[in-house]
Amino acid sequence: MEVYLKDGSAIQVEDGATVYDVACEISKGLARVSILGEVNGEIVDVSYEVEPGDKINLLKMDTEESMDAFRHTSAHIMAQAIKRLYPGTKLAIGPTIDNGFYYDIDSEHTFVEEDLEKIEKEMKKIVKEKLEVERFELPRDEAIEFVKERDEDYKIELIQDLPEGETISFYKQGEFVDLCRGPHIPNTKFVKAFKLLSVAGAYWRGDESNKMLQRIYATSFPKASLLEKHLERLEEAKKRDHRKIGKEQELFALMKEGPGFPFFLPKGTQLKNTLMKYWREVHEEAGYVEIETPLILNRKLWETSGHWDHYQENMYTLKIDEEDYAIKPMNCPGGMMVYNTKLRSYRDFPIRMGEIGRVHRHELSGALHGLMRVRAFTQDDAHIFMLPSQIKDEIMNVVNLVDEVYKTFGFKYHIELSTRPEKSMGTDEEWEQAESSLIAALEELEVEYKLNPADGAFYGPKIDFHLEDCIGRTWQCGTIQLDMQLPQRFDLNYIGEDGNKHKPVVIHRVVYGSIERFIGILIEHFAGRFPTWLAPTQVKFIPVADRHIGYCEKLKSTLEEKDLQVEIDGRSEGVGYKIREAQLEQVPYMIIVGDDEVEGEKLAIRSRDAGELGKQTIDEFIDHIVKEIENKEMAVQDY
RNA sequence: GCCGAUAUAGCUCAAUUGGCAGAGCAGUUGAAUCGUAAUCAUCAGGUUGGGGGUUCGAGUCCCCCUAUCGGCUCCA
Repeated sequence: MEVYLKDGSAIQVEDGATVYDVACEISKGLARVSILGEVNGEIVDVSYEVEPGDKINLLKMDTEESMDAFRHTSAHIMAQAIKRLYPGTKLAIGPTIDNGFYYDIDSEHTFVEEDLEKIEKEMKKIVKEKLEVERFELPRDEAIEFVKERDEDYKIELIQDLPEGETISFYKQGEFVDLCRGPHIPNTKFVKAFKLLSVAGAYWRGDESNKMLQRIYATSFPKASLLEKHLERLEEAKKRDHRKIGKEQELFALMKEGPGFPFFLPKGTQLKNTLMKYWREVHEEAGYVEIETPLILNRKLWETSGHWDHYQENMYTLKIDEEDYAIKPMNCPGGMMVYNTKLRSYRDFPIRMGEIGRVHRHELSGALHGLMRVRAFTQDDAHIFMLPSQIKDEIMNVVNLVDEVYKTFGFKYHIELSTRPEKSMGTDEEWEQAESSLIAALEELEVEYKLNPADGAFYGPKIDFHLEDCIGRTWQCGTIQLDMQLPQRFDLNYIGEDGNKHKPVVIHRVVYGSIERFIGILIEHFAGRFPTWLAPTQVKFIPVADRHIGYCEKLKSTLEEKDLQVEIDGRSEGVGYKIREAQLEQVPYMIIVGDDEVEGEKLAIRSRDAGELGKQTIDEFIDHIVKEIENKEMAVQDY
């Protein structure tokens, strides 16, 4: 029969030939490295039997699809090793994830770190055995019978959930068989480098009412050098951990007296203030006004907003004069109250009302994580009140504002759109209208976005901004939420052109999201090496001997007049020692002051990033650093 | 909240089978007053996260609590 290759050329193969046979027709070498096939656009095993007229492409290890199949086979090898070592173990699911894979298992044995090495050893054996990975299919009844015989309770459930007509496929390697859609790579021998990383608990099917299984995380690569590189990246991420750097640089502290309630130390507070100052500048420029609303408000308000019914388990409540109050978990209701303090006209719109507001939410103790997940955080909130005809423009304004801010920090990002969740308020019609106006704005802006069905807030659909830091991890920060509930609940009105009352449209949005989380992300993004405009200490004076301290103090005041953050290291230590400490602290500029400087006109400047910069006058230095700060320059290189 | 692990000086970490709680850094005091990534000496620093138990004796073994770490769930 005749089949076609990706370049369109035809090739003759025997009836019943597989993808592998096709590869052999071309060359033995190609057959050896082809681990998957693509037949008429569908990814298949190399053992897949081709049919006349099929269009065939051969995939080597270098494609995304190959890596996925490779990791999937790796997961099977791990499961096989576990079954060999701990025979009673039941398998749940074993998918691939970014940079690796995991397998959820149910076992009498509680797995600990030391077991991972044992499993790795067994996996090495399986790889050495060069087991062929074979696919077979069974009719539904037989498939269920098949897994029942093997006591794989979770697999029974999985098969039962597959749609009636679906073919049920299994993959077999040596004595090991697993229910699996595939595709897989043809032999265990390809899995050259792998590492089991951690054990964790995970609910069966992610539902907390189900049994908790044990999950083993791992990663694998076709080459040892790639695994090495990946492990180095993990190390690098560990080095950047904001909790570690936050402690070293004295930015913030977490104490057991306030789990999830971070303390900001002087330097962290300085950083936070710089971020807020920048925020206020951009928002003033963009036509926002700023308000401040109370932390504690009466239950009646939360009933009006819907939080009392929908969010109570996350709110801290208290009694004041026998009445129920709650600490705000969100700023919106306060903002609505401010809107309602007077009668509004359509001529006032859009009203862009910002609030840097501290909110408190009771998060599960196990969810807390440094500054990334806390129980008290500061949202850089704003509500925009407007006419329906202004929605598109306003959303575009916000998207552009977010873009400007993120670019200032050197972040890449992507956008996601989330639609109506199951637990929500409002009518189908309102949701339809809200969702379509967000989509319209995004399309008008011609930005790409990913759709997250049913992941919106209970009061409206949202656009989320996901930051990508310099080592490729993503964090959700900014959001824009269209809110068609609050105007009704709070009975917001404006007088329209026609002299009648109407309901305004409200956008609820944040740029940083949580300033605390944003700081955590910044710390890891810059690895503590903040650009000068963000650095809590921007200049450090290093007197050579005690007699130079007085001159340093004079210079310090000069710099402070320019709003620079300056310190003097006046300890009786060597210059080398003080420079070392300032470098480790990541202070952008050091000024060494000895007899030469006191007597001469010029100063000896050292840059954290570029080393010694040579001599310059104080005015030259001020000029340079002030410009650098004003321009919010990212990295200090030359000068 | 759930599964698992961990908790020793301000920080990073030692302490054999249960047998005198220790080091480096930071800090104090003193000497030295030094020119671009660690000067020398000195002193001090602890109810071993908290509570209970076993034991002649507990940092070490057992139980409870708290916090933290890796995840799940949730989320900015």
